[in-house]
Amino acid sequence: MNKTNVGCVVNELRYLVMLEIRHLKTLVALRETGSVVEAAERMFLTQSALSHQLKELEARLDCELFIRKSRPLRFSSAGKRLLLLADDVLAKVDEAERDVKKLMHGETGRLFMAIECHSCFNWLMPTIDIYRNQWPAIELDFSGGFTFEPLPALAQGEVDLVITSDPLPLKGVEYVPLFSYEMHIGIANNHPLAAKTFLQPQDLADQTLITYPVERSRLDVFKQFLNPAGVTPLAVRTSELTLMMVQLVASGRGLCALPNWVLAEYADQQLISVRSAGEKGIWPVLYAAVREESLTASYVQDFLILAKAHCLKNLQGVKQVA
Amino acid sequence: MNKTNVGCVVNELRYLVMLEIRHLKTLVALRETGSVVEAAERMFLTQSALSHQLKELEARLDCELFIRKSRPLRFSSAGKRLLLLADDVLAKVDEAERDVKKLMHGETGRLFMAIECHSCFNWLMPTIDIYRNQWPAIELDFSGGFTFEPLPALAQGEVDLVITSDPLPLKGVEYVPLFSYEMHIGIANNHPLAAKTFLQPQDLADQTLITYPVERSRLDVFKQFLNPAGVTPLAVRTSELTLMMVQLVASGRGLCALPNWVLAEYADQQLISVRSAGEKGIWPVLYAAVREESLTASYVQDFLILAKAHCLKNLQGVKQVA
DNA sequence: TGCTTTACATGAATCAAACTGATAATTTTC
DNA sequence: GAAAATTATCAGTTTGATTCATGTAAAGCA
Repeated sequence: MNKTNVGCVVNELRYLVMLEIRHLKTLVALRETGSVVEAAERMFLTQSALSHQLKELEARLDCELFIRKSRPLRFSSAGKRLLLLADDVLAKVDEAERDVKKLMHGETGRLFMAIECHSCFNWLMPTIDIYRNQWPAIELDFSGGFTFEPLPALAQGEVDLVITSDPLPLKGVEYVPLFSYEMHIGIANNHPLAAKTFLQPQDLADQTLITYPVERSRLDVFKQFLNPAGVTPLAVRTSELTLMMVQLVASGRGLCALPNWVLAEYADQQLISVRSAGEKGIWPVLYAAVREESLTASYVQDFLILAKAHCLKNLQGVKQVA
Repeated sequence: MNKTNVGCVVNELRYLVMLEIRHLKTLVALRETGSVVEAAERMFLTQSALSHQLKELEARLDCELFIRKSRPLRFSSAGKRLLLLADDVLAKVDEAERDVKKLMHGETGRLFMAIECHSCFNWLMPTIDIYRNQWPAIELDFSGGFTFEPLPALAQGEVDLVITSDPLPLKGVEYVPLFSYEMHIGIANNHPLAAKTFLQPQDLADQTLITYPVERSRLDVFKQFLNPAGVTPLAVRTSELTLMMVQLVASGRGLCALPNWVLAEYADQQLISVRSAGEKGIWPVLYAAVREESLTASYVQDFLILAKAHCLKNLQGVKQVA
C-alpha cells in the first residue's frame, strides 16, 4: 500500500468482503443465547472456533461488536447495527433458498400432524402458522385428542408427522430429535414440599398427582421417576386442559408434572412454584416422528428445521440435543 | 441418515447454510459480464475457481443456475431468483458495513475533486450522486475547467482527488487505477477512412483532428499514437464540449480521439463511426490520484471502490486493470 | 467440412483459513 | 476468597477453496 515514495501506483483496491453469512448467524446466535459458549453449541462449533471468528471479524471491521464482560452479553452500537442487518438478510436468504427448492421440485404435498405430547400444542400452533406462510401450497392438518394413537397412524400413512417423547422402534419410522427439556413438577406456593429445592420420588407417595388422561406407561413422571423408585402417588387425577391442571395445583389439590416451558409462564406470574424431579431433574427428549420417505422432501425437512429453531428460540429452558 | 431399519433416530438436522455472500457476488458478476471467464477476472479468481464454485453451489442447491451454452449466458429461473436476492442483500451488506465504519470513526470529511480527463464528467457526476447518499456528511466539491492544473492542486491540498490518465510521479501522491479503456477515433460515416477496419498514424496526416483545448503533451492520441510515428495532423481544431466535437466529426469537419465509452453511444445511434487507433488500439489507464494520507480514510476508500465498480458496470468496453 | 479459437469442465496439488483441543487468563458466583 | 464458568490464546490439524495443467465441447472461420 505504501512505500512512502514518489507517485506510487496503488493497485489492490478490490472490495474486501468483510461480512459473511456465517458472521450474521453467529451474531444472531449470540443474541439468542447470551453467551459465546452457548452460541457455539447451537452452531455446532467449539467455543474456541467462535472466539476466533469473532476476534477475526472485529479485526476486519476494526471495531468491537459486543461487551463480553457482562451476562448476558451486551452488543455495542456496531453490533446492534449488524444484528439489524442479520435479521433482514438471514430471513431473505432462507426465503430465497426455499423458493429455489420450490422452483425445482414444484413441491406441493401433505403434512398431517399429530401430537403425543399434549403440551406441545403451545408451540406447535405458532410454528404451523409460520410454516403456512413459507409453504402455502402444502396441505396442513392436525389431529389431537387423547384417544387417538398417533404412532400407528403415522406408520399407516394416516398422518405424516407425530410429536412424541417416546421413540419406539417402528418399521419405516424415523425420529428426529427437536430438543430436550426439563420435566418440572408444579406445586402450590404454600405447599409444605415447596420448601425443598428438589423433590424425591418418595415425596409424592402421599400426594395427588394430576396428569393428562393417558396410560401411565406413556407418562415420563412414572417411567423415569416414580416407577424406578417403586413409588405410586396417593391418588391420580386427570385433566385434559393444561390450564385447569395448573389451577388445581395452585389451589393445593395436587401436583403436576409438565415440561418446564409450560410451567415457566405460570411460575413467572407466581401462580405456582416449580421444582425439579430428583437432584438432576428429568430431561426427556422431544422427537418429531416421520416416515422414512418423508425425510427426503424439502417441505418436510423445512418443517423440522423450523420447529426446532422456533422451539430453541422461544421456549424457556430447552436444550439442544447433542 | 438411513440404515433402512426399524425406528432409527436421525440426528443431523442442522440447517445447512448453502448460500454465501461469495456466491451472490459471483452471480452478479456473472450477470454483468455474461461469461464465467470474465466474471472470474473481475473477482480476481481463476476461471477454474469459479467453475468449481458454481458446480459446488449448484450441487448444494440441487439445481442448475444458468445455461452455459449461450452467449451471453442465460439464467435459469432459480438463478434469477437468486439474483433478486443478491441485489437486495449485497446492497444492504454494503450499507451496513459503511454504517459500522461511520459509527466507529464518525467520519466526516472533505472530498474535493477535479478531472484531467475531460470526458470523465460523463460518469463522475452519476457516481457522485450515488456517493452523496452513502456519505451525506462528506463535503463534496468539483473543479472543472481547462485552464486549471489539477495535479499540483492535489499535492497542495486544494483538491483531494483527481481523475487522470497520466500518473506523473509526485511526492505524496498515489495513483489508484480505476479501469482501462480503448481510445477510439471518431469519424464521419461517409468518410473515406471509414472503409478501413482500423486507422494508422499516417491516415491522420491529411486530416483535421478535433481535441479538447489542452496541450498536445497531455493528449493520448499524440503521446501514444501520432508522436511515436512522427506524424502530425493537417490541422488541429479544439472544442470544449464533447457533443460539439461529435457534431463536427459527423459533418465531416475532422476526426476526434475519445474514449470508447464516450463515442459508443453516438456510434450506437449511427451518428458517427468509430475505429481503433492501430491494430491493437490504444488502451490508456484511468487513475484516481489522491494524497497518501487520504487512502486511510474509509470515506475516500469507499469513493474509489464505488467509482471503479460504477464504471466497470456502466461504461461500455472498459476493462479492469490487472 | 475441417481447422482454429474460445469458453468451460475436471483432477490433482497447493495453500490458507477455519476449526479443534488443551490450557491459560479472566470474570462471575456463592 | 474459592470454585465454577466463561472467554482468550496457542499450536496442530483439517477442510475446502483456489490454482495449475489438461481435457472437452462449442463457436467462428476458411
